[in-house]
Amino acid sequence: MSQPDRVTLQTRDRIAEAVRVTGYTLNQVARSLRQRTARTILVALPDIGNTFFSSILDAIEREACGRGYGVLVVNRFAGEGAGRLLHDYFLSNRADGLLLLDGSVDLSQLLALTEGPAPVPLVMACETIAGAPFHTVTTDNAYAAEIATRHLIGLGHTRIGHIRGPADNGLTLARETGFRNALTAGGLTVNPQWLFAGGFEMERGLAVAEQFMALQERPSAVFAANDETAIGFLSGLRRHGVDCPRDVSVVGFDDLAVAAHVWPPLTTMRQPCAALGRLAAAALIDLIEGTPRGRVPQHTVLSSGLVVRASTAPPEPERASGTVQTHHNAAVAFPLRQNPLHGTSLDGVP
Amino acid sequence: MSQPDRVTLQTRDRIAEAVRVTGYTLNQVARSLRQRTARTILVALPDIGNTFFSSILDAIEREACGRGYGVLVVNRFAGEGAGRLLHDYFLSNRADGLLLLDGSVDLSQLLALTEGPAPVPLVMACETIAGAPFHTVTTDNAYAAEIATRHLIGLGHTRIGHIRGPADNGLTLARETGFRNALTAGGLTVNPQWLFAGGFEMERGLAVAEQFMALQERPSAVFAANDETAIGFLSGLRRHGVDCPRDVSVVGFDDLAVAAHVWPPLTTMRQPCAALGRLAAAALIDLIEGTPRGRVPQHTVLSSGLVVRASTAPPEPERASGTVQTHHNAAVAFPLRQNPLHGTSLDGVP
DNA sequence: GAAATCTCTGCAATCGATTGCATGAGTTTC
DNA sequence: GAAACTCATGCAATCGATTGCAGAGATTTC
Repeated sequence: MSQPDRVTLQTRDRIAEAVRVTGYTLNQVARSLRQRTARTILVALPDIGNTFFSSILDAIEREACGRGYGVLVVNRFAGEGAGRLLHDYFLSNRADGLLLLDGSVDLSQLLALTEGPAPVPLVMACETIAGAPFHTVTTDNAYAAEIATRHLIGLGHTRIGHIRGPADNGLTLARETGFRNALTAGGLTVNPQWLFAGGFEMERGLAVAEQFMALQERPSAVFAANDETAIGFLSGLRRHGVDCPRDVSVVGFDDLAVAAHVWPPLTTMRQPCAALGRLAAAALIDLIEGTPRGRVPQHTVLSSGLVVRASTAPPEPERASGTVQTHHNAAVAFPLRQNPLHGTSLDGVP
Repeated sequence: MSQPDRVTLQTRDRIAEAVRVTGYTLNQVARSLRQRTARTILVALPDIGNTFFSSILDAIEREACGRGYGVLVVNRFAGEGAGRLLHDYFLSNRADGLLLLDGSVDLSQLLALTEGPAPVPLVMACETIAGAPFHTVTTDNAYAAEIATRHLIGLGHTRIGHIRGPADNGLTLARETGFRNALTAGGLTVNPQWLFAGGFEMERGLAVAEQFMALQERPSAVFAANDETAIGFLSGLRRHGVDCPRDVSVVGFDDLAVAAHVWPPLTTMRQPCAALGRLAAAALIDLIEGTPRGRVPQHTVLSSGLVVRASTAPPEPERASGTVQTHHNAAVAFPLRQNPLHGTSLDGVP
């Protein structure tokens, strides 16, 4: 049944006939028990509800399905329950490998998994744990954040703020670093008052808008660590009659599908979600199936690209009055820009 | 191990000790083989990438996880591959039941599954197949669409259009029926030119906006079959300088998280996604675990509620000029309204 | 024609937890 | 003290596909 080529054509026909007559179906569970493989991967996410992750999951599922693997999903992975879940799935042979999209997991638990007598194939995607010896598939977060910020500087902004991601998130640091690098390179300084405590939800963006309004001196441009906060922020500003991009420019991060359809259409760093999910799943399955080089952690970095829309514009001249510059309809979508610092380009992805 | 209460406390301790020393872990696959259960459900979705479905999946995963079940996900389920997938999972004992969120699946394949000698527990959620003998958990689509349309009529609109869902989707018919019912009840007629061929994606909404602009006579209000098309439609209208709600009012359907943050904030029918996912998963697991009444299909219908925001307003007086009525900032969110036609209310959900 | 090689088939052991039954120890009742 | 009983434990069979090995049959080589 599993190796049809080692059997006579005649016998094969006889078996096919028997299968048809008796309605035989292979029991995967029995096969799993004997072969000690489940042909299933476990995908652990921080938040399925977030479009960013669900679109990655989409790509993961497609790749896995295409290679004959099922996809088990665990949401809201991090936390004290993580250890038990890992135990439930791996030490019980229910999945062959772990695709981890959540960087806020206790490292020692993961190491126990990968370094034990029966090492579990593990690939981290999106978020990573600094210095951990795992295979990773990520985007160039720090560099991308720098590009996004440079875009604002290039437009002439000098008073630039940043809405951070969640405090415990690895991406937060990377994106903030890129932000700081761009300011430094542009001869600007970081105003601590303009670093807003963040999160990755729209509600956070709304809350930040309130803080923003309360400021004595406000930045003329803001780089938000993701699109959701950017959208919430824009929504919050509008309630106070602040106009984007006239009064403040906003750059997001992710390029969610909706980013092009909010008002104003959001300038943002596009992340190659589909490629990320696909490559991460492929890497994990390669690892499971024992491709060589499994022992040395591979790091794949994908390029993000700036998509310029209408939420960014040159700053309003300080004392200008009378004619109002309007950039509202300047919704021009640039093609993805190549990232010269990294070898892997989005287009080059197989 | 599986029935600790039937064993002396002393022996139990001895076993716990042995487990600790040897590092024993239970092999779920072996257990599955013997017990003929996988403690896993298969969730089949039409599109994970759509926020609406991913938020339902979120709730499903939570409920399933809480009851000790794993969640296998299959995306883009419908199509000729569906049969093979069903075979792979169920006739191979990899999952104990199917939670189907996709109504466009060949009915005969499903019946073969549920009516065979080893009937597969099946619950349909969101979308259903008319007349099929399955358990269902849905929202009151037709009624909700009627309420949404009545809202427009109540504001004084008489020229009302509708952006349909996808042609092959069961929800499309239900929502269009509700739309027609409301018009009929209001003494209005349906203008075929104002029934726009739909889809459930933002791109479709954009395309519809183009058709809308090309019309000789335009409706003053539009009911979109879901929020994504509504958002795309709004975005498309804006490109042509058409103002919502001054020139046209728009009602959506779903109340995606982003609906409150687009411009203008979208009036929409809120669907109880979390309750839907939770109840659907609970129903399936009850079925799997053999609760009585399994044989008679149960139909749970949840109420949607109108959320009034700023995308709807009374129509502009035909010949008015001079003062322009502005409703832009009338973003008032009403509490969910009870649906008097159905027994199950959102609040009443356990 | 015998030996060697190759191919295919049949058989029994295996994966690891569950499960029903039988056994033995311990407890209660008359 | 014996019988009846409960309760915990040990044992062997089971779930169903895989897998390695042994052996039968067919083919080739000397």
